Amino acid sequence: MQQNDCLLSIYEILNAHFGNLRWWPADSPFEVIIGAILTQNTAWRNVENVIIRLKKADLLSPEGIRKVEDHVLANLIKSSGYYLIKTKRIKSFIHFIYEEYGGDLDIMFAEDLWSLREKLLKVKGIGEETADSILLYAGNKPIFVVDTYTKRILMRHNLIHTDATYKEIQRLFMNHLPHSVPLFNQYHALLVNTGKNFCTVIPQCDGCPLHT
DNA sequence: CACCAGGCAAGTA
DNA sequence: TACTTGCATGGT
Repeated sequence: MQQNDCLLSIYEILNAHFGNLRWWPADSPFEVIIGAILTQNTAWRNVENVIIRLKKADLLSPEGIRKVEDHVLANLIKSSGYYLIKTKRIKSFIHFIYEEYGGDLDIMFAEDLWSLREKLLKVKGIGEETADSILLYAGNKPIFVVDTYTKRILMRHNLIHTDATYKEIQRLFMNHLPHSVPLFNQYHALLVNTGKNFCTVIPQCDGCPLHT
C-alpha cells in the first residue's frame, strides 16, 4: 500500500469513527496560542479551567497579559502545572509580538508561513509542535502538527522508524496529503483523540497497544 | 501508590 | 551531536 493511500485510509477510518472534532476549542486566535503553551506535556482538562480563569480576569488579550505581573499570572495558571516556566514562556511570546508586530496578531499571521515559523522557534518556550499548533489552529495556515501520539501511531503501523525526526514525520504527511487547512486540522485532532482512547478503530493495528 | 498528560530548554560529555 | 534532567499540577 502506498503511503499516501495509507495516510488517507487512516484518516477516513478515524474520521468516520469520531466525526468532526471541531478543533481548536477557543474563542480567539490568542486563546489558542495561550492554550498551546499551557498544554505542553499537560492534560488538556488541566488547561480548561485556567483558560476560564484568565477569561474572567479579562487577561486573554496581548495587552492584558502584557500588563499583568508575573506572580499574578503564575498564580492564575498554577493548576495547569509547570506554572513558573509557563509564565516565562507566555511572557516571552508577548514580548515577541510587541517587539515584532506591535502586539497585533493579524500582522504576525500576514507573514509568510515558513519565515514566521522560524521566528516562532526562536522564542524561548516555543518548540516545533507549539509553533505548528499556533500556525495551524490560530493562524489557519496549512501546516501539519506532529505530537507524541502521531509518532507512536505511525511507528505501530511501520510507516516510520523509531528515530524519525519531527521534520521527517511532518514531511510524510505534507508530501502525501493535499495542503488543506481543514484536513490538517481534523487529522491531528483525530490522532490525539485516538491516542487518548483506543487503537481498535484502526484495523491494521488490530490488538496492538497503540495507547501505551 | 505509581503513572501519565496535545513539550521544551538547559546541562553534560 | 546525542543523551539526560528539571519543570508541577491533577486525574486515573
